Amino acid sequence: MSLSTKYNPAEVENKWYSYWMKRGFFHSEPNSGKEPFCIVIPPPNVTGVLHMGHMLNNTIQDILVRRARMQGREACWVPGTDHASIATEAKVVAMLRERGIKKSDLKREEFLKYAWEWKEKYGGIILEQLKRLGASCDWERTTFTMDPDYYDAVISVFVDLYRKGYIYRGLRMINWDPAGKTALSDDEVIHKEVSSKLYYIRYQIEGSENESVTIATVRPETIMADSAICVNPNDERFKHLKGKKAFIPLINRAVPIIEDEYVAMDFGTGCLKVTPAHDMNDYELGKKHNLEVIDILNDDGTLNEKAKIFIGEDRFIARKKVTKELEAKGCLVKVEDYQTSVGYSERTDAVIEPRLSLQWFLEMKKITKPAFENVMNDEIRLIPPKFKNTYRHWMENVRDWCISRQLWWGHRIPAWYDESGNYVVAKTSDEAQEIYRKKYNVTGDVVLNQDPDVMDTWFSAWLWPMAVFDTSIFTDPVNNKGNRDLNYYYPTNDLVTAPEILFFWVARMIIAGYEYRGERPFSNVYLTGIVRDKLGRKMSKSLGNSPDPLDLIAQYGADAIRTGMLFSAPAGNDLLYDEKLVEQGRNFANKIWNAFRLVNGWTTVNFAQPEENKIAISWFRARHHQALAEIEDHFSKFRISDALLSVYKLIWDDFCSWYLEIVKPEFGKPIDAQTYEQTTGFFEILLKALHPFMPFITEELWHELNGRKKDDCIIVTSYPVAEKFSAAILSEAIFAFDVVTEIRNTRNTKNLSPKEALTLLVKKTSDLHGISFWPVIKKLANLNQIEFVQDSPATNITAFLVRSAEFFIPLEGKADEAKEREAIRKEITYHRGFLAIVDKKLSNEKFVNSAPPQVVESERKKKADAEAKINALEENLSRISL
RNA sequence: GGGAGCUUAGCUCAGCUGGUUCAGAGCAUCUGCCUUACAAGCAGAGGGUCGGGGGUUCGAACCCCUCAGCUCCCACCA
Repeated sequence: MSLSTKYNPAEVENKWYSYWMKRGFFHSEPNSGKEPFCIVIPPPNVTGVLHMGHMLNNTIQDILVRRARMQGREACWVPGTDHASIATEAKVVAMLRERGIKKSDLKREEFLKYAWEWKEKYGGIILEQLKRLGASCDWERTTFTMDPDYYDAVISVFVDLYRKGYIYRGLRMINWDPAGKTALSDDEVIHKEVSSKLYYIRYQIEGSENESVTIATVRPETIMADSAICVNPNDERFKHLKGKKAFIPLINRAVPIIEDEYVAMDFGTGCLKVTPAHDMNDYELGKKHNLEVIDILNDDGTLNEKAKIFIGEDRFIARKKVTKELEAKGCLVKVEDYQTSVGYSERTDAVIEPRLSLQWFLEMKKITKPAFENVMNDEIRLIPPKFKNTYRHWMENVRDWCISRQLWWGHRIPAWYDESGNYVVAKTSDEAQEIYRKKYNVTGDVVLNQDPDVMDTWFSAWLWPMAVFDTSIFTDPVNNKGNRDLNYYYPTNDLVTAPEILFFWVARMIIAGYEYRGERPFSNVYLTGIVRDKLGRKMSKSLGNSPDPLDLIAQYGADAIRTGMLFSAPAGNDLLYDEKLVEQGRNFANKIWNAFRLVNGWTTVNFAQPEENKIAISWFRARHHQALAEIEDHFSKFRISDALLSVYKLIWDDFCSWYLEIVKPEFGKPIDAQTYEQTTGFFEILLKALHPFMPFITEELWHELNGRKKDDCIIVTSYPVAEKFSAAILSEAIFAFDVVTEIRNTRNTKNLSPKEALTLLVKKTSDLHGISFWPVIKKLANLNQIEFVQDSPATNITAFLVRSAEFFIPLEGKADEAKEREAIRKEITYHRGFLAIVDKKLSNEKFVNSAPPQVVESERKKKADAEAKINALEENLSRISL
């Protein structure tokens, strides 16, 4: 049989993924005999397509899940999607617009019909894409945040929190997204520094021909909404204006000049225009001074009739026109460049408009306490831990959460209004009727209309770790204390997500977990970094720097992408994606493939096991246990990149470059059966250790290696466990490999062919007692003989030291003695320098007295070693010089 | 404006309580090899005042101070 020298992932991946599915390996059921291990996926937007961030995130989850599964735990990875109200609604609106349909022409029911159609057609594409990555999710548990029972759960939670007095309805300044035409929570607003202008505008004082005040503003288009001018009461410059009024330019409306210490005297002109309807601070100021609130903006950001001028114009067009007009009228004093921070909608990127609006809020302070404490005391671990600080800061300053959105796609707010705006909160319209009649003491049916708005997406997502298992604990908490699944899998174990949604989602899940289950939703939160390009820029469509993950999988194979992503992805650090990393992953897969080809091609015969093979086997036994211990340690600290690197080096360096080279028989010759068996045994262990990272190639080779039956799969075998190992043999191996490297180096520098066998002379010293690796050295360095000598030959040799042992290689006239001398002198100089430093340390009384004995001892040993080396080198030098 | 973090080889990063893991890894680079598993490879090599300055200490990449630069989070003084 001849196998390609290249590993071909495409067919292997499809074959095994569908086989795993067919066998139901991903599916999990509560099993009292096993310890559960559960991860809930951060549900991607139902509108989403797979991007590099998902790749990283889900690769990590899959690694954790596969490893746990192999470790004999009942591993369950729950997938699903989020309805993503604003994002999805925007997409549906855009789709309708393309078809020539305006949302405003549709009834709610009609719109939702389109939205569901859209969801059925495009929703969940991303989950199919995850399968290509190898994600071992329990697809039978796929959940959508608007599944009927999930929907009811969300409604029930709203009603419950309302009845507990945590949810209220209020007129507040909120963040208005004029593109999405909805309110947003504070967390959905992204502040960006932008270059702006500061406009200085002159307001004429009432009853005076030549007196005026000048205010500074970045938003001249809002002057028509001014209710006052405000100055600091301590500001001498404006004392005379007290009680007077000023005319707003262009519309000539008089507004009072008021005083408040809020105004900074040293900023701008010291005069502030107060616009309560369009600025958060001004609103507070307006409340304090009883000012009129004049809202001149429509919900789409255009000016309304209250503006008096430029009605119907967009706010930014109006800004230009107002400025021009002010200039024409001579009211514009000057314009300065100005850096300011502007809020943008996270979803639509529209500039946020502060707006006074009736919305629903959740009073956060009432329910955050356990969520705060249990992160602070590490009951829930954040990885990396630096996020604890961020978390604490957020929790300490948490503000009420605006949970209503002026959208249709989502969970509709269960509030019911009568004609005069009185309302009740209830799960159903019938229940609302009943409550209403009782509350307002009326009989017979009343006309009640349900609130048209829906809830913030995160108000459903925060129930995720519970709701994916059981929604009855929300809908009927009295009779349901959780089903079998919830009781078994909850609390889940690890959550893998991006730091961007630490507050949006993670913190709120913790809050909901304690509120509704009295328990943490997960033990560990692993926060990944952001995937950037190799220049450090965020991946974005507009930059075109984001590769299509599916193309990459097609080109390199899923295993290669998975490892490529992880090669440089420590927790909490951004990942600078470079296709070279994926190439490295592919090369690694190929390396393993070729190691398999080698072993697979061997024929076995029963004959005595060569000495070097025995040594290699006992060494590799120790070495792989050492590596497994390292890997376990890395996993325990969530250092997954490091765990991968450990497996990588174990396979590539230790197994392929050393072990296989030692046991490899000459071409065409058979291998002894014992070594063959041991080798395939090691190979299997390596495949197992690698499986969580590279599931496909490992499954393929697992079957190829020993002609295994198809039903015996690596995905469900046991993960190798680290055992005690001999440190002595590891140290001996390092010594032996150093000797081999020195000999190879000698060949390199002396231009000796690797095919030409050499003789190695070893000076007998006590250091060499117990070294058994000679046969290994002989084979790897291609030696015909190893001879132990009392002294080295005088000429025609080259010498090297490993630790303090001396080695010589006869060169048969090929030695360049001048060069040899030079090299030895150089080495002597180095060791003398080193010795001088050590001597200085040891002659320092303070050091000898105050340093711990073992440190002093080690310095003494360094000194002795250095002296021995110098002696040996000098001896060599004198011989050659003879 | 408040907070957190970072600066170690060309790049990306490890480096735990100050001392045998102390200057490391991977990638990249250079040299030599198409050696019957693998050129997507093999063998070997070079490369760093640990951001600058100061201090504590017998001893500092690690602790303290200071300066400089970068990043992130939170926060609407127009």
